[in-house]
Amino acid sequence: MGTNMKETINDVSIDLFYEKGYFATSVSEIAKRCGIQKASIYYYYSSKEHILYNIHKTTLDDLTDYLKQGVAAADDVEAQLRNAVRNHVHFHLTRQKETFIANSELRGLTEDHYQNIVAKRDEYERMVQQIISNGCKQAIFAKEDVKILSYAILTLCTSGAIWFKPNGRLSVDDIAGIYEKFVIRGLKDGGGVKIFSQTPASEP
Amino acid sequence: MGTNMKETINDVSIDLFYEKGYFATSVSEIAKRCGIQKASIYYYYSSKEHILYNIHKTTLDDLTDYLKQGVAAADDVEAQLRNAVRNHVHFHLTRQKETFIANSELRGLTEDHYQNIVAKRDEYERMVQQIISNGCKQAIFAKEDVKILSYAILTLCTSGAIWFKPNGRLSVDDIAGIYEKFVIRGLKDGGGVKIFSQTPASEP
DNA sequence: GTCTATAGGAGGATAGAC
DNA sequence: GTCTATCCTCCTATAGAC
Repeated sequence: MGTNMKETINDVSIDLFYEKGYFATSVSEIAKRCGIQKASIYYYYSSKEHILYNIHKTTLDDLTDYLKQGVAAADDVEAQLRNAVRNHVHFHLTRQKETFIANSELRGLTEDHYQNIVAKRDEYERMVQQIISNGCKQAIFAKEDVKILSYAILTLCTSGAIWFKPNGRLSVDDIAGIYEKFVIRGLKDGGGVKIFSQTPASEP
Repeated sequence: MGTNMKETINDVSIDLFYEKGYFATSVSEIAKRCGIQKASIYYYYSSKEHILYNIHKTTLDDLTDYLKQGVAAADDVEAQLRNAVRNHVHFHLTRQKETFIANSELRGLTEDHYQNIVAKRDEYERMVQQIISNGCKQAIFAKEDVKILSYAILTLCTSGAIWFKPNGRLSVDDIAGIYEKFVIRGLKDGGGVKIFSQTPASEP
């Protein structure tokens, strides 16, 4: 819980939006859990949507900073991607509720705020795509469609936010390690791995 | 559009839940797009939640049938997983709206319906995990945590439902092929691929 | 089957006192 | 800053006519 009421509203909203979803959460519920009346919420935020926007913005800005930090700490392309994957997973598992909201509650935003957030997200994706693209040029990674793979990799790493349990069988670092290996293997054209050993599945 | 009103309600609801989300969609809107009054909706469904449940159930049952069909058509473990991946991707891209809803609107279900759907989903996941697990036992795939990888693989293949555009640059088969390769490479311990060539990223 | 009418409640947001 | 009181809109669902 935050030390002042605005932080408390943020924390409570993150909990509720995560548990029930943005539309299913009412301002009264947020107020109740904060121990104030719903009218008092409007002293801090002019609308429920502004609370949501604030969560999106903070989460995405922090995630982007974390990616930049990881990339800057690496010398070559492979290390950059390893760090990008590790940091992406790490962020999504340690700030699970916020990232879950950021990934699932875009439709609650006003048009302006939506455009703003999507632009930030695109920028983040482009940075990751640039790393993969460099790896392909340097023949470190197999030549494939970079955009499609970047979506796949990011979604894969994001998915932990859905099922991860902080006190479960595996630690955040364990999972980050598993995904790092899987992604690097998937991108490299490992010597001797036959790519089509079988006729493709029938497609009705 | 369906040929009778019940099918029309289903189709319209899928469109609206996909566009705006379940909670943000009202029964009046569904009725309006169907060309009837909202009261008439209740002649076909006893509640809005029943419409949602029907979408979940149909989608998940069809997906499970499609997986079984793909697995049955394969001789060895690797082919089974290739077919599982292809079929999963194929289904999610061709029935994009329904799978998007099935993956994002679980919270709209009543407790009973929720349990019912989650049980079906778990059964589907177990079938995929069984294939991966068999592959590990037969040393076709590298030994790793099967559950974590299965989540990763399924989420990755599901992700297409979010961004895929039917008339875009790549066809459904193109994308299924890219993901099939990526997943099989990621699971195999390709000869000569160094797994830790670099110190891991710093983790604050 | 589809309609009109309405019950009955909950929602977001504001006004103005303290 | 926080409260009480209230506005107005929209919602899901039902009743009963045609």
